[in-house]
Amino acid sequence: MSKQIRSNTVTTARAAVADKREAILRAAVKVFARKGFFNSKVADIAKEAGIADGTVYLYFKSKDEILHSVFDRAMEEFISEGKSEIADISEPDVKLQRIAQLHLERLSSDRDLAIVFQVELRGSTKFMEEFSGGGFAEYLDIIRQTIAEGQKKGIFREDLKPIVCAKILYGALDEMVTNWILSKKSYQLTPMADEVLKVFFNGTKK
Amino acid sequence: MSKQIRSNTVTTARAAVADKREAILRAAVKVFARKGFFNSKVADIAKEAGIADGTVYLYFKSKDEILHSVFDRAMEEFISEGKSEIADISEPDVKLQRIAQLHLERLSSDRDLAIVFQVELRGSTKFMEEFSGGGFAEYLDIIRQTIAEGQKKGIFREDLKPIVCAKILYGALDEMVTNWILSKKSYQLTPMADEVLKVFFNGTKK
Amino acid sequence: MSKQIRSNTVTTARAAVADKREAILRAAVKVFARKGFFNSKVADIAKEAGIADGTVYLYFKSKDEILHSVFDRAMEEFISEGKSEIADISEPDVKLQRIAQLHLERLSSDRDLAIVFQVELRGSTKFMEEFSGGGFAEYLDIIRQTIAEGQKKGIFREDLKPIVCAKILYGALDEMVTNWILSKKSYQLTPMADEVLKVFFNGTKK
Amino acid sequence: MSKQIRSNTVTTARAAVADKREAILRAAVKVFARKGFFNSKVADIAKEAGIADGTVYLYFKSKDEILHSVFDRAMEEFISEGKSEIADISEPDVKLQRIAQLHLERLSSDRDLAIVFQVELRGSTKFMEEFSGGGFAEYLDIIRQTIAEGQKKGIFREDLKPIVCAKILYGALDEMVTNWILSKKSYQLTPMADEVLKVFFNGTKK
DNA sequence: AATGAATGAGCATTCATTCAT
DNA sequence: TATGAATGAATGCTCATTCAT
Repeated sequence: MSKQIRSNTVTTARAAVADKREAILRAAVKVFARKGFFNSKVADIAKEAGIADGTVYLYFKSKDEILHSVFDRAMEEFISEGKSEIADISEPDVKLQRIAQLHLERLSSDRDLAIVFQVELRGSTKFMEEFSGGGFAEYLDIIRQTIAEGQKKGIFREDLKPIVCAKILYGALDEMVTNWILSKKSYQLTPMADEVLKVFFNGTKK
Repeated sequence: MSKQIRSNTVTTARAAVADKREAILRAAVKVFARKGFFNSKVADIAKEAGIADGTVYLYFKSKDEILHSVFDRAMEEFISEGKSEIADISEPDVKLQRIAQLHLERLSSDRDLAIVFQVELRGSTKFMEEFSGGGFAEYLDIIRQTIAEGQKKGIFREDLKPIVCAKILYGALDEMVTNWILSKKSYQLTPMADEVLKVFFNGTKK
Repeated sequence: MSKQIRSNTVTTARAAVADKREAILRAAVKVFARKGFFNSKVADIAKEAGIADGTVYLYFKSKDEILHSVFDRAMEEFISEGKSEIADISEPDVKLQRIAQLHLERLSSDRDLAIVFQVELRGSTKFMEEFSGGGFAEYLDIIRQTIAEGQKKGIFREDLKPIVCAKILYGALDEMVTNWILSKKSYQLTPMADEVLKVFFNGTKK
Repeated sequence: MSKQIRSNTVTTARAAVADKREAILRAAVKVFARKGFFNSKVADIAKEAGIADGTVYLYFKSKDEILHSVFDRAMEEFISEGKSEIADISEPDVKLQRIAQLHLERLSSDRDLAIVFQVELRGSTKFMEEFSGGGFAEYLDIIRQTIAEGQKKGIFREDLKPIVCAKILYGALDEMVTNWILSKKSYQLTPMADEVLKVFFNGTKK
């Protein structure tokens, strides 16, 4: 077997592995959203993914690891997309606007993922701590940095602590998502970003 | 037995029952905070309360009912205290300030309860929905009404939707609490109320 | 206190004790009949008897003992009534007829007791063995003796073993009772005695 | 994989499943016979069958279902064997004789099963009702039909109700089995069939 | 004697995980 | 890799029995 062929084979195999991982994660999001993490059985996820129970353990160490991976994968995508989207924007306030919009767009485009993020991921202090120390801290920091940047540029009031402002913005957006998920009425989530920013900017800009 | 004596006896008995219920609830908050609802055993709660496992079921129908009762009791107190505190305040903005301060004061004064509220109570869509339809909706509505009142009095901008502002304020405060709980550093939570309000009022007042 | 008075008091007290025992046994029969022995709670019996749970244990050692007492009391009555009824009858076949009639009369006059006898008392080998060694053996023996007596008198065929005939008669009657209890149709049980005897006598008489 | 091989594999798999079900049922009969249904733990059955506790639930929904299955399987065999045995017999009285013999033969050949049938299956009205509506009714009906057939052929007296005669015969046989089980003496059960029939035929034939 | 709150042993059932095929 | 049967630890809840009042 030539190196080339082997390489292709390996590549294909890797892709196949990645695909099945993805399939399991997608299935897990669906199941967790519907039943909650603790009430979801590994067997449910396997069935949803169309594989055998045992196969799940070829890709994940444990049920817990699946939840972690759901979070990691989504957060990674979330952050990298966010970063690339704001990379070309020079104005800090426009950056924040983009971040806020993306936040709501993304979660409203995948309701199951939103449910897992807003509800299931918060069901244990243990996870919350890991969550908080992981991607979430990075996400909050991007907001903080952008606000600090805006202060330097003279856009935002200097008497406000960037980290507090970041938490306020994040908290407000987070609450919009949670309310949207739990609401019995169906409405567009994304426009809420500008509603939040209207207040936030008014409260933080010079 | 005279009426007086019987009456006292009954009163005492009722107090004893209430006491044991309280003891179980307190124990449950402690245990839930430490291990999370799903990882807490009824036996843990019983041991913490210093009673036998079976005794728990003389006061509560199920483990689930304990969580519900924790929430109900706390929320009731929370709301009634809040209402009585703002009853004598005439200025809507001062009312909001008092609400915000109370929110953080109360939760920071009982860290375990705060953990249960911020983390455990959110671990299931089912509970979140009940939670959302229960005391929480009432709480959010008090904030909303106060803002609407402020708009009528010409204190707050009229182009903002009271419900959105209420969610922003609540979301921001909620995030402060969550961060405080998960933070490894020890700091005072209550002062964050004014930090949040500094931005919130600036962003919403005329 | 004079001896006479004390004696009366004691007698009254004894009667009261007996009354409460009776009340508990009656309650137990009702409850066992409705739910089955294993599914009946001591608390159910106490409630039915209108007393506190703990009081049951002042009269009976255990739930098991209640079942035993139900059987003992009923069997005792059953047998002593039977004996007295046949005492004045001289013809063995008429005696058997009276026994068979009494058997069905008595059980059909107290459906709950019949259910306990036909169903609940048979739910454990342990009990069955005790049952079998107790009053039941005596009952079967009365039938056997009567048949043997009939053989001596030349009424019954001598090639049949009395004990086998006794079991046949008892088994047939027992089956009538069981069918009657389980039947959804309502019919008179007592007349079945003669139907059974019609065959039995024809099969056993000379 | 060829169809043949697949077919064999499937067949083998099915056989394996059936085998384990059988093993559990056999174990259950043993355990129920020894301890009684309510005093038997699922763990006892599992241990007796040489499998893990959880495995029981791969084959049966509940402990209750095991008891039902014991009955269903035995009754089915019982009836089908009975039917096939009497199919070639033309004389109704010989048919009844064969039925009676089979009844006792079968139960005396598996003492544990006999105990479960005579004792455990009767321990609850609920079960008795299902039992009575199920295979048992069918069994009794076969006897009834055979007697009716015998009346038409002029073998049996026409003034007797077939259903009553059927109950008498069944009740008598049933009593023989119960006595045999509870007896401390060891004796042959099967010969009792003819003893019963001697009386029964004498009492019912013209 | 009577009460009924408290006890705690006991058990059916579930389900994450393993492993022989 | 994939399977899915088997495992067995884990736990919410029940209820017979006790005992302080």
